[in-house]
Amino acid sequence: MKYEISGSDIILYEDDLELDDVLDTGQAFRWDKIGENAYFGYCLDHPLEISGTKGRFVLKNTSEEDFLNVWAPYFDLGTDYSALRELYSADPVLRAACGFSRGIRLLRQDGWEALVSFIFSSNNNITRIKGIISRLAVHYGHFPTAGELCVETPESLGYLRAGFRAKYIVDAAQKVASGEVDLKKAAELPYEEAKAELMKIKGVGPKVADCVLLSGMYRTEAFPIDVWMKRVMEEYYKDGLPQEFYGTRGIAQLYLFNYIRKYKGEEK
DNA sequence: TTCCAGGCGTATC
DNA sequence: GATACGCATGGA
Repeated sequence: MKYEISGSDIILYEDDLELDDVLDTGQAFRWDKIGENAYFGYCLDHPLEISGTKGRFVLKNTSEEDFLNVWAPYFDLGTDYSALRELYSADPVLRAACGFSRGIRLLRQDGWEALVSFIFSSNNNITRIKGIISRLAVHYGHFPTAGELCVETPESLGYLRAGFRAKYIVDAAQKVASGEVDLKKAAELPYEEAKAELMKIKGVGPKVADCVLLSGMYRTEAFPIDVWMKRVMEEYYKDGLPQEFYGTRGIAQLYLFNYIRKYKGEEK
């Protein structure tokens, strides 16, 4: 991890990163594009303006402490994505996907934030998901905790315009606040048990649970299958993804998802 | 107007 | 366990 301090900014040097690939591909929903290769957004309640491309990035108004404690982990800067792509390149389809978007990384998001975000993602589009989450955070002045949300009702959350998902958020908040679902514990459980734990929450099925495990708990063996990934599996992996990728197949999914959605999506 | 969006819960077989 | 259907909302 290479960086330097420049006044009140941090300059980050990282070849395996493009902001469009990580902040605007449906991994996180709290980032707004404010210019060419420039974004403003949040990790929980930490705001950041970041810009850059091709190996050099500026994190505006960021202390070294915040960089090391919040943003370096968030952008998973301790992981060598060149090495991962090298591993994946043993497979021809993955090699193409890795070549298509080399700036992809897995963001290490907060578990609760990811849970709320992906519950809202169900049968929804990214623009609306972002709108709902933005209204939620603006309403509270910060990203609300489970304790704050557990006293809400679908009616009191009407301002979110979240539709049928509002009742799922209330259920999630109640189960997390009461301890019936323990996110910290779930993060340590074996994969299948962790997934089952999350699925105790209404509105959390296999796909949302995998997204929370992957994006919110850095469980890289979680492999979310949505309509796009179903298409990838049917077209290229009829016999399943090669077993050798199991431990990090969630990161492979990011490359495949972006590839099929952008590349194939433009065909029709 | 109709269809669709990174699914899920429920009913039915 | 597999399959069909409704679901809130808003943009295309």
